[in-house]
Amino acid sequence: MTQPCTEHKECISKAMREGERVCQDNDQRFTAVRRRVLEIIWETHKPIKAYDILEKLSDSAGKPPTVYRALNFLLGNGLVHKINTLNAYIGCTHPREHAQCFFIICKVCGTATECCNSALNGIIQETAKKHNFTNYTASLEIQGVCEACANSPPS
Amino acid sequence: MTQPCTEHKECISKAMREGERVCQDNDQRFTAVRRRVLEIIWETHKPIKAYDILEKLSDSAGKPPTVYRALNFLLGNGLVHKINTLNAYIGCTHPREHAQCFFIICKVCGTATECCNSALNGIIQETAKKHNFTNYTASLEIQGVCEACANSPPS
DNA sequence: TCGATAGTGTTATACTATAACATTAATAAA
DNA sequence: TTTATTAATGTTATAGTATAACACTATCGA
Repeated sequence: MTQPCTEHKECISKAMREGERVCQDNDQRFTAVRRRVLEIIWETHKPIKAYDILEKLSDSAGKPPTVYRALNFLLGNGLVHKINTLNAYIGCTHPREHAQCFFIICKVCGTATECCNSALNGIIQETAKKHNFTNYTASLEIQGVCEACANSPPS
Repeated sequence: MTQPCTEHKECISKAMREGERVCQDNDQRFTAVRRRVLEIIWETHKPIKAYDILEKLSDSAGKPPTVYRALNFLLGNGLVHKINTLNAYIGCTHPREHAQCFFIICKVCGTATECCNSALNGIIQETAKKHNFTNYTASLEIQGVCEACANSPPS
């Protein structure tokens, strides 16, 4: 369930097409920096840190604000999510479907996978309602050991 | 449900008693610094930032490591939780009951309330299982507007 | 073509957290 | 009771995360 996709190039190109599409829909500009940052984020399925993005970017240009601006743009348009427990960023596999995503993260290999599901959404909604909260967003991050890492011999 | 307790001193003294108890159980020392930091955290039901604790502490002593050490001690013993979306810390209302707590946080007044419930636990467990994850911990933070803030006239 | 707006470059700095080592306090053993 | 050992704290320095502020450039609409 959580192993890397077999044809990762597909992921990247799909993500870029989604980016294109979302920006069009939202009447936003998918500029070179934003595009490049999204590509870098999609190079793996592990959350990546802002300063690591910065490094990969700096063949050409790049200071922290450049990266953070791009990140905030991508976050704002749902193309990327922030993993708060790690201060890191990861691409969203289905922007345009919903605003919030939940993640399950292997603390051994670092891979993060979306684990959104309607049961979770339902309970969270119920919880918010019970507390009379409105206008909410939720951040759920589950950290554990994935099957592959659990099975791999201790090095 | 989320309004501040009427007799807040009760909260504080209860929390301190719990601290005492937990440290005893765990064979840990509830030192002056740790005690003071826990008190400061319990002054409100809003998450507090490490450097704000530091300020309140510094009538006497205090550099960042002092605070972070105390925080890590308290976190490790379940007396305090970290709110990752805010980089802030809050007291646990029921240490010894379970390791992980979920929070619902008003983004207007800043108050955070635990919203752990077994339905949530169940779904999260199920989600972890479905992804074949073991040995997991979960962080859930719901941010919204509490009833009081929703009803209070815009200033 | 011009003006307005959005995006980027650049410098500086704020905020969050820990490493490393010296010192002191508490506990246990001789 | 002294001493050895361990745990906790003090202290300095620095790493890691993020934004403010302002100058400059590119884009788009009038």
